[in-house]
Amino acid sequence: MTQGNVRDRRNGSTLEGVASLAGVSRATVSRVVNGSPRVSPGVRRDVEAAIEQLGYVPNRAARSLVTRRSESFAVVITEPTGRLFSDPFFPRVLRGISMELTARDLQLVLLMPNSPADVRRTGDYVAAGHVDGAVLISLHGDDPLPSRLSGAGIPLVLVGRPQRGISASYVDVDNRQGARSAVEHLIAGGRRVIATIAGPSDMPPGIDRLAGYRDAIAEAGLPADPDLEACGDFTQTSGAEAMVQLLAARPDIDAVFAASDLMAAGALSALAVAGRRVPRDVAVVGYDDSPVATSTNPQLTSVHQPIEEMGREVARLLVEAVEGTDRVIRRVILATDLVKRASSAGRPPP
Amino acid sequence: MTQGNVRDRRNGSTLEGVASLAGVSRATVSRVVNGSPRVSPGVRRDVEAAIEQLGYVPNRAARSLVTRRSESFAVVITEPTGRLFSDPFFPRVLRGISMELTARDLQLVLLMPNSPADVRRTGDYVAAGHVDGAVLISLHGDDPLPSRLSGAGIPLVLVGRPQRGISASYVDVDNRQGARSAVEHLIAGGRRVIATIAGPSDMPPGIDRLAGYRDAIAEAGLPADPDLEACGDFTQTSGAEAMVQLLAARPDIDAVFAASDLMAAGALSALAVAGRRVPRDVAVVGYDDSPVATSTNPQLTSVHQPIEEMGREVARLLVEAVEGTDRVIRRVILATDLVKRASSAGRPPP
DNA sequence: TGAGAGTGTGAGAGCGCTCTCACAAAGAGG
DNA sequence: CCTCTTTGTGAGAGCGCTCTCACACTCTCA
Repeated sequence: MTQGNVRDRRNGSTLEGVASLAGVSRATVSRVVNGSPRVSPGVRRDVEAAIEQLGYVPNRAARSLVTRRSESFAVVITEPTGRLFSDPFFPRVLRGISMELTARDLQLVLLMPNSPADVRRTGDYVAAGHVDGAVLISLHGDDPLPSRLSGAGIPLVLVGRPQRGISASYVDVDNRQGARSAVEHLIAGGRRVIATIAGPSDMPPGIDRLAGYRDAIAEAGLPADPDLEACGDFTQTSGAEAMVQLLAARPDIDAVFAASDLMAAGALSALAVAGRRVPRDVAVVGYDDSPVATSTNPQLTSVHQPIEEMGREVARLLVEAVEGTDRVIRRVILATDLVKRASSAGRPPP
Repeated sequence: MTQGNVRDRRNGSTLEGVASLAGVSRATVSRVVNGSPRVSPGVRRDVEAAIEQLGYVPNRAARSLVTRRSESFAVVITEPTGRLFSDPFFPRVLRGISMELTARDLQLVLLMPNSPADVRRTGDYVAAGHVDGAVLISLHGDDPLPSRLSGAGIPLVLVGRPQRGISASYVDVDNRQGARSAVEHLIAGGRRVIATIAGPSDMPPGIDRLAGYRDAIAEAGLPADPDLEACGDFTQTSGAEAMVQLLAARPDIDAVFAASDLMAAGALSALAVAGRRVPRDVAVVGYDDSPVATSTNPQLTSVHQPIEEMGREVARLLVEAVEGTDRVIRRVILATDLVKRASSAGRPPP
């Protein structure tokens, strides 16, 4: 009968309790809790003592009910499998977001839909206003979420530049400049026949990194050649295949820039099979500076991205968007770093 | 003046609204929403129509306020940097948990404390009862969270067997049996001088995998030799160092079992430096079946763990713990799979 | 000295929901 | 025909909080 559920009234104290202990009204306690300046120092001290004594913690649900804010943000990761499991991008970005949100006492609600039906449910959930805003990570071209949610008036920030057609705030790393600096490094190392293994042409990182490669080639006055450009899908196998294809078309290749470390690792093994020595015959540069970059032989020179900082920036933007009244769209582009390792050591002068 | 915040009353409809549209009382609508059987079919139909028409979505905060449940669960990841970024363990386990929770319309609140102060805050947060239960991932020996939270009466499930002294439900993979099967595979391949690069001796996976190695050695009647056991910390560098040390002590080694793929990759490079061919001279087996396993040369044989399933199981256990009234502790151990690749190909018969 | 302008505090309504209790209507059993 | 149950429904309290408003003060400044 008397169930006596252990979890009931886990924290017995309420505003009321604190108020009566401190000999003030609920309103005053509320003011203290929420840091209102309109409380005299003496009363504030009494109330704080009472809060301390009772171990009072405000009830989120009750607060939320009246403020109409959930004090929580959704982070939606729509990624079938690929990148989610193959590089530490997600944990890093999550940690960045988490740091910024917890510092502000905001909840991070994680959503990882993994079927179209799930995506729909996720949309319903977020659009229903259960959260104050949402971060969308890694959306592909046909992702219905951004328009769905911005249509519902939910503050939104994307990680990574969205496909054209979608207008929303986002934070991205400078893929184009990152790729460009990688290729410039190869040129500075004396390489002249530089190929690229690009990412998918329907994904912004794929597009931008290819553009950066072309920038550097053009800038250096090197001849552009479609045979020096092959496409992969960011996976290792695709990198190996692309490398085989490139070598067939241009056996004189002396450097390769791959748009991901995984593809670079694939290129490395294809080069080994083809009997080319790295970096002596062919220099290789990857992208992401993932753990894979240091587990290959030789270790990969790679473009490092400030992923955690990206997460933090995203969170800041989102909080700003929720607090502000204007609906201005912001774009933040963060710079990359080239991390030099053995795979791209300069060619010894002839 | 008239701010007219866009987000106010995002979804104007309340129980009240649905009730008046359907011509019933709030209580009846509530019954329909919560699937009570005590509603006549006709009324139910009317109410459902009204809900549909208004796009009614229950207000979580209001419900939560009265039920004293938040319908949300914390997932706490306390991992400084190491494994968090180096293998896909966390995303996988998170996805498993996420699948199970969203299927039940429960929120996943992610917490990633990264300093002792953060850990304290996290403890306060969870202990305050803002969530109905918590999953703790990857806790080290001195983690204060488990006892703190179980002391506060918060339902708890751990990912991975905890240090002795902590009694809580947990889900783990069978580290011991996984390691054992790896070593048995090496023995079946004709290897006789089998070394191991173990993990830290203060972490359950390190301990259990070493125990599994010893089991297999003993079972096969091979001589146990402390010189065949070296320790690493799961990182690549530590694996390379351990390998150097092992080769110095026992140059006749013909196989190595490493307690992580990263350490196995390190061993691979140390073996290359030492001029040993893999798998011809020395066979290597790793653990985790991470992406690194397929990016080495040769590719690594490795022990695969059902990580996603682990996440699902954890979530199931937690939901059960919250719903049940008893405080019974459950332990679930999941089986592993050995994935055979080139690094451990059998020695050609002499 | 008295109107006006702060300043600190309390009373009380109300956020949207659940849940107990009361009650009407309908059927069951004597 | 009258009780007694069963079943469907509604009235209403109350969860813990915020926030508006009113009110009692205390200062200015003419």
